[in-house]
Amino acid sequence: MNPAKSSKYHHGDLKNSLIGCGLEILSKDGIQGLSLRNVAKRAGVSEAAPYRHFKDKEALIAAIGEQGFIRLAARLETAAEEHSEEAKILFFQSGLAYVHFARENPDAMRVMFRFRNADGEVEYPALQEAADEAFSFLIDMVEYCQQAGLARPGHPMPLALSAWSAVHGLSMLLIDNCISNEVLQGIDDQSLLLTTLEIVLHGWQATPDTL
Amino acid sequence: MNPAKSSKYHHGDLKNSLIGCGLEILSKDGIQGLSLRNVAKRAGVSEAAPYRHFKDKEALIAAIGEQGFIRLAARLETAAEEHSEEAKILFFQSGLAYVHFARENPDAMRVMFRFRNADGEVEYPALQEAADEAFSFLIDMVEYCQQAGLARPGHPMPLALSAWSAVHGLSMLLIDNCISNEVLQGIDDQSLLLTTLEIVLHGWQATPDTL
DNA sequence: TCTCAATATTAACATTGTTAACATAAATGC
DNA sequence: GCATTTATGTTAACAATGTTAATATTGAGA
Repeated sequence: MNPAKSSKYHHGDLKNSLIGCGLEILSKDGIQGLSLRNVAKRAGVSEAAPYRHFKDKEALIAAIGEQGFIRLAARLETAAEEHSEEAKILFFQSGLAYVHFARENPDAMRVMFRFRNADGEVEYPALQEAADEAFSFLIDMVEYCQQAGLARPGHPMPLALSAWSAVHGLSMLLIDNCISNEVLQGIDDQSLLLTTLEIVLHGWQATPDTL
Repeated sequence: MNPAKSSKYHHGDLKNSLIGCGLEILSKDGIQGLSLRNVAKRAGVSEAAPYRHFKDKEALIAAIGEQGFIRLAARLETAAEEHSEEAKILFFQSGLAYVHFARENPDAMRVMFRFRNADGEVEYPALQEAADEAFSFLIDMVEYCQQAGLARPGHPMPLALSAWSAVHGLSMLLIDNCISNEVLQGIDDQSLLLTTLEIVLHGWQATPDTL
């Protein structure tokens, strides 16, 4: 347990160290730099060491993704604490926090949303749980907006999913560079996000009579 | 040029054949099955043959993604032709077509939206162009909805992007299995999509006074 | 027909995920 | 305290894959 010991055969906390190194590599070199051997080297262990803690590369990636969701949830909750005074501001700030996280951690986002569960089977429960945790934040926010009269009453789930879809979709389109410069002519993406959020918020007030 | 010739050193149309085989592998075995050697084998050529037509694997993937966008655009336009009588129905049917395409071709979607342009630099112009082509369909639809009084007047771009974000986001969340079964309790995803579209459509009518 | 450019093949190499066999340290039971 | 077992790490090797170099084959044009 001496942190100053120079050379130790046993790493001590390799599992978490691998996840951390994975996140670092991800933000520095992107996904193509994220090889098991790379992660192991950065953690200072041999190439086969990770297999004592993760079944395969996918399992490590799932753990990295899980950590990503934990950070995203923390980010959202921080934003919420700083702007809890008014529902509308809370809504906009949460959306901003989500997109900002995505733009600052594009490769982490790509790893987080790579569940690949064979139909019905949950392959990585911890990852799923971390994602659900982040999503539950959204549910709370919707209910808060409902109480404030900003959203129609009723089951919050469809409203939450519509907002998640819009914010997630915009995030992915942005980090994948799908919105060409010509399209963005004269439109900064800050106002783009605000418009999208405004549209969702307004749509929340509609009663389900359409169609 | 004889299509019945049994053994030919030169394939004849290898480039397109590789793209087609890539799409087939993608829909059968997913991305993990999509190796250059696999594609080459399926096309009946040696492992190095693809390099006469594509700089590297990424270039082939970009071409596959381009084809995906072309198919998506065709799908959207077919849906539009069949439902051009009313703007509202056109809007909903287009959204349905997008999500259905995504659910039927999840791995193609993941390949399509993998631009990775180093900032500003457009690495695969043809892919970008095919994506823009699909997006231009959206613009047209927005303008049609504006003329029908379903959407606020003004620049159609922000409206189109908000709809794209919502539909794309929902598609990705669905194909990545991010919406856990507990969340979906008692909600089929058809109605989920309809609710999201309804919210966007209603939001389109709002004037930008919010915030 | 001859030449050349286009296209395809084979062979080889580096990287990477993965496993097997072995080594070392820590924990546990006596 | 000591022996054994378990956890954890190392080295060596293998197969799959992306990629390139050297070579072969074909078709088109002079």
